[in-house]
Amino acid sequence: MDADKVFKALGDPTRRRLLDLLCEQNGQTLSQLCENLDMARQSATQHLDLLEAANLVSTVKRGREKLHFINPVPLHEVYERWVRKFERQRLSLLHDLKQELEGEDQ
Amino acid sequence: MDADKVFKALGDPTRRRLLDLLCEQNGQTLSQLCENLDMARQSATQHLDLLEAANLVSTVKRGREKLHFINPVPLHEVYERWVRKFERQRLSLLHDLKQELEGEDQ
DNA sequence: TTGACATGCAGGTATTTACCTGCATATTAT
DNA sequence: ATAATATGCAGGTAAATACCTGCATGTCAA
Repeated sequence: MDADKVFKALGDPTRRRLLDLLCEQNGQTLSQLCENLDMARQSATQHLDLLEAANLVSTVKRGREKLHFINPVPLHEVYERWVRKFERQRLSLLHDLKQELEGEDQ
Repeated sequence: MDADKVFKALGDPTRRRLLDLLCEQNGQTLSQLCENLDMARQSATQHLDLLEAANLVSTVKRGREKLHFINPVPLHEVYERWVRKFERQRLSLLHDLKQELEGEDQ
């Protein structure tokens, strides 16, 4: 997994919107996705290419259509390998705060 | 919380490295952080400004020094509000896969 | 088979971004 | 007081990015 590609892909609001759309209904065509976007089809294609490069989206051709499927695995891996570390810090900060408050009670 | 600023901030490897460094040792000065970066101090400042704008880092001035503290809360909020949704999808895909495999056994 | 439809491909442009250098200011230590 | 240290501020540049238009190709349906 290329974490950098995943983070870069998530860094753009249009691409996050695309993932949201696919989360609502998986397997949509390019045209379907474009209906919800307000930009040229070619621009949407470029965004989808980046999502595909980050392995966040997989595609299948069906006749003249291209179907897009979301792949949540890289998102999960990024969370496990990177975000979780800060989660621990967050909890320990909460713990420290609690200790401090308890200390003030006495 | 401005999710866009958070995602944008995380989209750059230097800024993720800065968060990593602060996770190892919180409250570092600008100079300390720069020792681990391999770019001009002024460039690091710009990255830290973005992290601060995204509320991922807070700073305190101590004399002529500027101390940087990590704030894991926005990261947690982004996870809760955005990533978790795809987590559910991931689990349901695993569930579907399991169903399918069990079906093939018969 | 021919017209409509879905997508691919090849540029072109304006904005954003990630760097840099040079100099100014503020604080500490000798 | 003065030198060293830590940071701030103001541009300037090259590359990346997010758009676009125009045209080509492939597929379906009447």
